Amino acid sequence: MTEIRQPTPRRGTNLPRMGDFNLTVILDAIRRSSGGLSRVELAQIVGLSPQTISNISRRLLDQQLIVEAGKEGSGPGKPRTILRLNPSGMYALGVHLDPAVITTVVLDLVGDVVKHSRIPTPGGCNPQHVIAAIAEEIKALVEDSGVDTGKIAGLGVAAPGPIDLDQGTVVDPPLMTGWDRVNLRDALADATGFETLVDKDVTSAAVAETWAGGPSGTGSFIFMYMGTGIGCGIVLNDEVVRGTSGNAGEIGHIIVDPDGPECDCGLRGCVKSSCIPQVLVAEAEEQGVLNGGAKGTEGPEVQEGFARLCDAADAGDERAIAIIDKSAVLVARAVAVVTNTLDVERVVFGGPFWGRLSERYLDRVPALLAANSAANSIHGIEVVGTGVGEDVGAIGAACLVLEHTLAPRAQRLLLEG
Amino acid sequence: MTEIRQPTPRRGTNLPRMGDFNLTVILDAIRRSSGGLSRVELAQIVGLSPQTISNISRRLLDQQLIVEAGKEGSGPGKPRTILRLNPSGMYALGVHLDPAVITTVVLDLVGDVVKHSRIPTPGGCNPQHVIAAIAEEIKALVEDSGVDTGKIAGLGVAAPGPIDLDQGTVVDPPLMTGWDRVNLRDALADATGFETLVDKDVTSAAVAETWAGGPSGTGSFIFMYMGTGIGCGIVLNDEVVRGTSGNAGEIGHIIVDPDGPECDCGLRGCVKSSCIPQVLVAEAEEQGVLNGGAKGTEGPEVQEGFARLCDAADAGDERAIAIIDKSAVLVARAVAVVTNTLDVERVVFGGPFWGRLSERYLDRVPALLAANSAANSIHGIEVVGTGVGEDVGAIGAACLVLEHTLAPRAQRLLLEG
DNA sequence: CTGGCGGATCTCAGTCACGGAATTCCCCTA
DNA sequence: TAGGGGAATTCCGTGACTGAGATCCGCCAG
Repeated sequence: MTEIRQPTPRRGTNLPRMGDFNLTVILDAIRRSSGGLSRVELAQIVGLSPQTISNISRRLLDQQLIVEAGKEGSGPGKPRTILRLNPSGMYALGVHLDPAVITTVVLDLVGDVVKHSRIPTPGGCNPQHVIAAIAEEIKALVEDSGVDTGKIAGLGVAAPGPIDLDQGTVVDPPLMTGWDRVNLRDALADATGFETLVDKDVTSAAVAETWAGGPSGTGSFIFMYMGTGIGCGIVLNDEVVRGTSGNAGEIGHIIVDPDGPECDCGLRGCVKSSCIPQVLVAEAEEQGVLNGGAKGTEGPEVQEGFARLCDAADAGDERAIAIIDKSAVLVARAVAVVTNTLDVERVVFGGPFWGRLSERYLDRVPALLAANSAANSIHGIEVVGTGVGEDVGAIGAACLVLEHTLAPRAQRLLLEG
Repeated sequence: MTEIRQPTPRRGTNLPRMGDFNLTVILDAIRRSSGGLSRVELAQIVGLSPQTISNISRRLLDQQLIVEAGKEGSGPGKPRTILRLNPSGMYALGVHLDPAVITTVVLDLVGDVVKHSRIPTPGGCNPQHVIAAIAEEIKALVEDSGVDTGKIAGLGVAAPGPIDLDQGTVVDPPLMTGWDRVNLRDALADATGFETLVDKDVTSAAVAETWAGGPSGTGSFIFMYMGTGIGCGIVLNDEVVRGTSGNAGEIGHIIVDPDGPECDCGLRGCVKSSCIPQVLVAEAEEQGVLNGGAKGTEGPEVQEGFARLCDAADAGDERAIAIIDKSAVLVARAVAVVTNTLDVERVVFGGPFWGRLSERYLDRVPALLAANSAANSIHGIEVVGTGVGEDVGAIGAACLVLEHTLAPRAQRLLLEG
């Protein structure tokens, strides 16, 4: 029981902020529509008057964030002018910093990858070297892409947790020795000259889903990130939940198997000790499912072992199938804990290891989840795979910037301190 | 994998809404200050200009929501006029519907209980009878309190989950047979004539904390409600999290004891099968800790047994102490799951069974929580007991109305559909 | 006792975003 | 080619916040 922190008071709002907010609302509506929207449709959707829509559209057109894209007229009357996002109206850079690999992307306004690269994380994990390598990679990528630097809104970085969001630092993540309280934000801002945002990888993935994931990125959902570890990103009512220090989504110690293996926390059957890829691979090795190939449970070997485990399952190996199916049961339990706590409407799966699991998981998880859902009699919970692909981390990092700049967050309305 | 719901689009905002919002912001600032605030202080806190504060203050004074309460001048210059909440400026009614007891309160604007009553829930739990009894009780309470009906903003109802927030219905809660999809909201609105809001008991408790709990009700926290069952209310950045259907906070099936007793969900050691009062009492009976008195694990007997268990612990009975201490360990594990998932800054305990547990829990939980907190190296997590007392449920229900009417929710800014 | 001073609050315009009504624009139909 | 209907724009009005200056109100020095 420590002393209670001085609360940050809620602040008021004023006219200019209202205008900016409405602009982002309209941009958001256009972004979320499949084929663009006309001004009348916008008025109907966002609830503002047609004149206001007209004015804001003009501002958006001036800023080149949207373009008029043809007309659409069926019956009599003046045909509607369709407004669409202008993909090249803004760009964002994203970096996914992973213990093993650094992925970098240039994203355009609609969330499409313009250019991407992947390099192994420089050996030794020395922060200085890694930061220098990232800065260089970004410089090369920007030049390669031919994008006007002036249109790049900033750089987003997705880092493994824990992080300190206020400081922009990475706080001693597992598998990255020497990274205790490294100020990634300031270091990269200095090195690249771009405004930089740092966030946790799972949160970034969730942001990627809201920005580039289509309808599955709306409303309230959790993003289950299947990576070296398992974590989740949380979005409630279209706004990302980051938590006090940016560390929301730590679900590694949810107990999912009372009969499971011991965990470093002293209990048994936690997520991180019973269903992360490394554990599945170890289990498979022990059972002799993986004949041949490199053994080991570090970095790349896990990926390889995991791929062979999935191959075996696809080839019909009962033991391999059992391992994966069991992991689906366990993951579903963890998901149920979170969905029962937050009462969300959807679970989106993704992350580097998701691709190989998707078919079996999508087969099993929905029923398991429904069986354990407290609100099951009121509403079902959708279970879907992300459409964003393997690079969610880096794409999400870039989306952090877009979200920060353009999303209609309530925060945007409030006066600053 | 069901089809994806049509997302509710985010809506714009306009001038009148902005004004109303700022009014609630100012009211909120005054409410949260200990001894009232002057106009200049308000300007500083909420970030609006002094003139705007002046204008809004006038509106608030006209509405009698605030009063000028003396002056405060130390040095030279015109002394500041202190603005305070006017307790009798608005009232709200709250009902806590529990399987065993119905608590009703009249709350004033500052969150003080003006009048309260408690009756046993009419036998048989027949919804019609219960609703009629509540309506009658409310009528009597309002008359008794002598409060001007015109100043009563509405009626809040805290019900055990699950609920359907959109419908205002209670959906088959445990221990209340015959209550499947009973529309409490419409029934009570009809019967009493007051605008009625229905919410889950744990959510109401969390709202009570934000409204009447002082500094521990600010920012991001979870409210651990220790009642017949254990649930939690969630508040993130000063806004209550209700979930898609109002059922957020269902933590009964978080596994906290891999060696615990079997649960109806098929697993072992869930919260609801290992640390709710009923289980503790049963355990105590089994061990012969509770000599004499009524036995049983239904309704009032649990309360009685629980009281005797606590008496025994207070008297130094090692077995009783062990039972309660173990429950603290288990509850702390559940709390850790939620705080790690949401990265909140505070845990507030409360509810009918909290009083007797508080001393031992406050002794043990903070350390246990810190040991299991993922973000422990970045920030600690405060653990406090609520100041709201045993009637949190009913008080929270009334606070639902106040919150709905007066809290600066972002939602208030957005245009309606 | 009185004028000066400093700070709080109010008055009075001024600015700007949204809203309503009327107008213009544009394509389809007859 | 004229008429019609729906989309988008123009023009003006309203209202909320802002800035500058005026006013109010006690303390303090003379």
